Amino acid sequence: MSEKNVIFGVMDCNNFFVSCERVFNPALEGKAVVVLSNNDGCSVSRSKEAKDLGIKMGTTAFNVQREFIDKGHPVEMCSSNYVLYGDMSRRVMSVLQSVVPDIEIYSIDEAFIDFSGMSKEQIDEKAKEIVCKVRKYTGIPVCVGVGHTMTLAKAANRFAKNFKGYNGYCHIDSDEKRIKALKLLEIGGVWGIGRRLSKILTARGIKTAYDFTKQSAYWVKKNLGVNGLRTYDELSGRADFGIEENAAKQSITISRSFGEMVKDKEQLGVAISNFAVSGAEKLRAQHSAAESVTVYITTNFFRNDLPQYYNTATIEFPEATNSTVEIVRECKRGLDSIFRDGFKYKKGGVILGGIIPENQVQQNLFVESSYDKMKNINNLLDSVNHKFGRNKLHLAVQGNTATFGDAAEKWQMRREHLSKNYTTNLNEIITLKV
DNA sequence: TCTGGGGTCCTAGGACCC
DNA sequence: TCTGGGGTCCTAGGACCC
Repeated sequence: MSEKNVIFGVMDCNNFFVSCERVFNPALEGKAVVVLSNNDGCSVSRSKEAKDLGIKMGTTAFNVQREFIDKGHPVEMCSSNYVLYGDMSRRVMSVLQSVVPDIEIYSIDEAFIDFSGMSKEQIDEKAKEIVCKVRKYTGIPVCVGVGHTMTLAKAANRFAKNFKGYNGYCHIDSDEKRIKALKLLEIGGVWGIGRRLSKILTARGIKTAYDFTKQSAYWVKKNLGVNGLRTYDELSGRADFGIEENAAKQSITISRSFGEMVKDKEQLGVAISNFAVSGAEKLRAQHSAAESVTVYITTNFFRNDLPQYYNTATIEFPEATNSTVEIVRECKRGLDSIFRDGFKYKKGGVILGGIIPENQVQQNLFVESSYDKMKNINNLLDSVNHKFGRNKLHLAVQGNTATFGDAAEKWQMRREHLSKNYTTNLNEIITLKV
């Protein structure tokens, strides 16, 4: 493996959600901007100006208002618009793939690239082309990092982001550069070392990635487990992670905090049913089926003044399914078994597990198969909703979701600063001022 | 005032078996 | 009667990622 010249790249969008908002609202350029989480809870993406002001990841909208805006620092807050970001992500990835075909999409704003076998000059050229073309065709600024392992490529990417001189591209291509980079990289900034581990390591005097690589493998394995050892190897230049085929997901979760607390079982049922519908759609979109579904509901554990309750129910399907009707029905049954009166519920969710390819579903001989009938209903739901918009055709148990966004239901999200679906909804297409 | 959502993987510990 | 030791399976919880 090592005789082949294996080289990894990682492309990462800068402040992705903020950058998406700016593409369609250029007035946000140069300003402190934050994108808020669901329910306008806390900041999840910040512009450079917002970071410079000292707004942290996870700062609540309330604190942004009180600590910054009210004190005379203007900050623009946007509700998150995942439909828009998802669509922009697809565009970014397709431009990337037109430059380098061999990629693995890792998250909404990030992809690994296989540069193996290319010369240094070829990689330089491709990487610069990625940065330039993605910006030109989508409006999104990105950085590319390159190295001999995925963890080193991530480190290079970090340098490309943090130092302007790189112009969005950094390549750790020699052992001298690797050591120099690792000495500058604080331990908490290493991919794979989170808050918890970095606290433990710092307490032992291990402050940089370089310090970490100077420990013995035995010590690392003993104290950080196998994952820590992998990171250790990767930083030392021994590749342990590889670019994988985009594997189908092993579980699918759909959960939301509610806009307002919900006491009522009917309302909870509407919310859970909607989660179940989304989950079934996701299953069908990736041509898979689930063997089981877990429903959970919880009160708000931040509220010490209220009685707390949390419970889950897992139901195994007689045979793996991706049918909206079946999944909704079983979720309702699950909810019936765990619902308790007298609590104010803050959040609920549906988790589909035991996911297998659709074409591997074992027909259970003891159950009268309704497979074909269900398939027809699902095809109808998918085709109508794809053509006319989400939830245009829905089940009665989903409630009044045709007016999704009107916040008619208490469980729906609060999104007071929502941008429009510029790219995906003809009715909200961008308006040009002339 | 309110503290997101969606994933993966590993480990420790209990239950059970011989 | 005693109280070892190994194995498997399952689950809850913890850690990480974006």
